[in-house]
Amino acid sequence: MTQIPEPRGLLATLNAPQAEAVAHVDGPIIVFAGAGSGKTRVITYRIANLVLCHRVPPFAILAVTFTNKAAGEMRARLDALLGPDLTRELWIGTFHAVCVRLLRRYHARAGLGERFVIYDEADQKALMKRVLRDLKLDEKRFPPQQVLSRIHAEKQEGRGPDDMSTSSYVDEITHRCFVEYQRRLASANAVDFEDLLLHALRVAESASPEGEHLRERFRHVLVDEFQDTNVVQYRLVRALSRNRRNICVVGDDDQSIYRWRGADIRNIRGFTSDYPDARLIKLEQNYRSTANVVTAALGVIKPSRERQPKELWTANEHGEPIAVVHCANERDEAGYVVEAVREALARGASARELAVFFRVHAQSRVLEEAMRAEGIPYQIVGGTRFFDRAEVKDLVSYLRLIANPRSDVDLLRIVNVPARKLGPKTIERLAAVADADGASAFDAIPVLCRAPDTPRAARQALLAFHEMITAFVRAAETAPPRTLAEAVLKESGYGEWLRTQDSAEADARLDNLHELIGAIGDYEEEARDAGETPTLSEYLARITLQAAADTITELPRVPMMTVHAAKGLEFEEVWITGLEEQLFPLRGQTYEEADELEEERRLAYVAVTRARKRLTMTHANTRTLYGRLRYCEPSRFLHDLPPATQRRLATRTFGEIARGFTLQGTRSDGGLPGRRGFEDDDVGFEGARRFGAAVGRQSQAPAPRRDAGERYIERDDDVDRHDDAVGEEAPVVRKGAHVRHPKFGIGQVLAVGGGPDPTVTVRFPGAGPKQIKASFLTPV
DNA sequence: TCAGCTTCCTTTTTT
DNA sequence: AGGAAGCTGA
Repeated sequence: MTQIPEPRGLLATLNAPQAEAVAHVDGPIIVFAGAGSGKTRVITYRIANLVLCHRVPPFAILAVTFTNKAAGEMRARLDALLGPDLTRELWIGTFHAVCVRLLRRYHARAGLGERFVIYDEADQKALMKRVLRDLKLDEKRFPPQQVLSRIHAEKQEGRGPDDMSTSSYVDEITHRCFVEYQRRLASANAVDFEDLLLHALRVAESASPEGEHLRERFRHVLVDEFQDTNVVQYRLVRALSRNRRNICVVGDDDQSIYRWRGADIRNIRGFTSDYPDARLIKLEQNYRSTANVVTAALGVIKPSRERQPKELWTANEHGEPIAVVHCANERDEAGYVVEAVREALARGASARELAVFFRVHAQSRVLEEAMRAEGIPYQIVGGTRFFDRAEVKDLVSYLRLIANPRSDVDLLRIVNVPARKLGPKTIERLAAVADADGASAFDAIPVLCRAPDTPRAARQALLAFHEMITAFVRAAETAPPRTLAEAVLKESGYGEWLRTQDSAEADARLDNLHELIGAIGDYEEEARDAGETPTLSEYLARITLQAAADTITELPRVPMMTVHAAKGLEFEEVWITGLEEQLFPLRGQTYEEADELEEERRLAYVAVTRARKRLTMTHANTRTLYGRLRYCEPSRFLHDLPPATQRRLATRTFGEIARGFTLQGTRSDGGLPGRRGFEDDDVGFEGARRFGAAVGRQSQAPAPRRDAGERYIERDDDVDRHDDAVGEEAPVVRKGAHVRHPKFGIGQVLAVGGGPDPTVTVRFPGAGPKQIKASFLTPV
């Protein structure tokens, strides 16, 4: 009943090199896939071809993607080609997700318990802090983060504690921390991100039956975004494909942007020396973007020193010129972008087809404020993740401890949250007892309670905690994750603790926890749909391994993200902000940093090539970042844009500032357009007029924003909620809430008195703390 | 024991 | 600028 596409038809829709890559079956193959050249299509068709025409069983195919989102999309496409029954059997996932899956199965060979947990960055840091403390090392001299970075760098290269140099004093210290860090991970039945890969690699390379089984199992291994693999990842796929040598890697060295994370561009550049017989295919036709965008991207990447020779081209029409917009400062820039976004929405674009990029997260706040002020729904992709919030981490810690009671980092995090009358002394002693016994902190609880010098109060609190967790562990054997999470929130006292705080912050936290519980429920459903049994461990692994791009929702909100997070994505219209020296490129100004400049350039290339139809790049004259005002030079990458592809504009605000000084200078010499690169010129003033409406509040064209906007803009529902709140009895004024006062403006509630119209202490940014009757305040 | 204050520090990008 | 960690006073 399923209609299997006829293989020839599969190939007919592809261009020659694409078809060649799809049709190739045996032996190594490397595909250089230029931006927008249809590589996802090639990979999916290739898999379909292997399954349908060459009878490769789907469970013998492994495809590694860069994000979970990419994996999901690939799966969805294959679903259409192969049908769900075959697709379900395929191994598709990120390196980390695939390794989790392997290790759940072969945990014993890797020396792990089945329900090992994954420590994220914060957990790793907490662990390292304990290591430093116990080794009596000064945190000031050896910052945990730095020690960790060094250790990660070693691990990314596949080196363990014994492989690293110990010649210098710092090396020697690092080595000791490394040993102890690994020892504690092992005893906690925990792994960090690198361990996930390293453990899997060890199994895959081993002469054990499991290793041999793995190497036999995967008849075809495919790797997407190969330019961003590190040494260990490359070794892993080589090991897994060792027996049959059917390894297919797809990537673009121009888009390698994760060198700082251990990605080794030599993997892609050196693939053909490892596999001299590899078929080499180049996908050079771009289908994604307008000719102007492609030309601009080529202009940006051209000065790059080392590149694999290739020619990206497109048959698409020129499209709109790239708008290069000169802004006065970061707020002006944000105002411009937001107004342009509004226009795009008014034109009928859907929010999800637009995107705003920045180089560093610190840029996002101003943009967010501008979006919020104009009521445009947006979504920050990545950044401070939902799962990084304290309350979410707390509940997750409970769950992880239940899944794996040996996880000391989790126990120490929540043993006294909410407060159970355990002082730092008791907790410290608990850790010490655990250490002395070589046991986990959880198992040390009964031991400590038996010690005669343990105060009765501490003893009772600890035992109650121990009993509670034990009960949860037992419940976890039968209860599905969501039910368990609800029970934990209720019975641990955490929910009650937040409720009794009765502040706006606590309410927000409680909301977050309910959101988490909802997400767990979603996971359960999803797992069941995929024919799997949802487990707590699986959910916990999943959230820890979530990539920024994985958090993009279906909701109609304009995505805003770093350029790194934008990798692999594409949008109809894109705004890249902060094109200034020292910001984008952020680094690489000096001779020693030449490599970093190269990476910044590739990053700019990635950013530009995300756009399908329209692209705007903005830069500001001055920018306040990290609390410091800077005067900014336009980015060198703007100079690399071919003049014919761009149109230079300036915001009205910038025009006004420029009139003050640039006018006499540049304008008086006849207004020669573009006379000296970026001396801002009459082009700017042309733009100032043209875009006047886009920026000036008192602009002569009061655009019909309401009508235009409303159709597209999701109404923030708290508008209504507040109307209700004001209309009835006492306004809801609570600690932490933001309120508006007719005279002082918006402030935050510090304290609330009693009575029907309580006196409220409010801190206003301009005016400091004030005592005000609640009736004068409206919620914001 | 806790809240509120200070100080310090951080900031590239993230699985 | 803003957050986190640490400190102090109630």
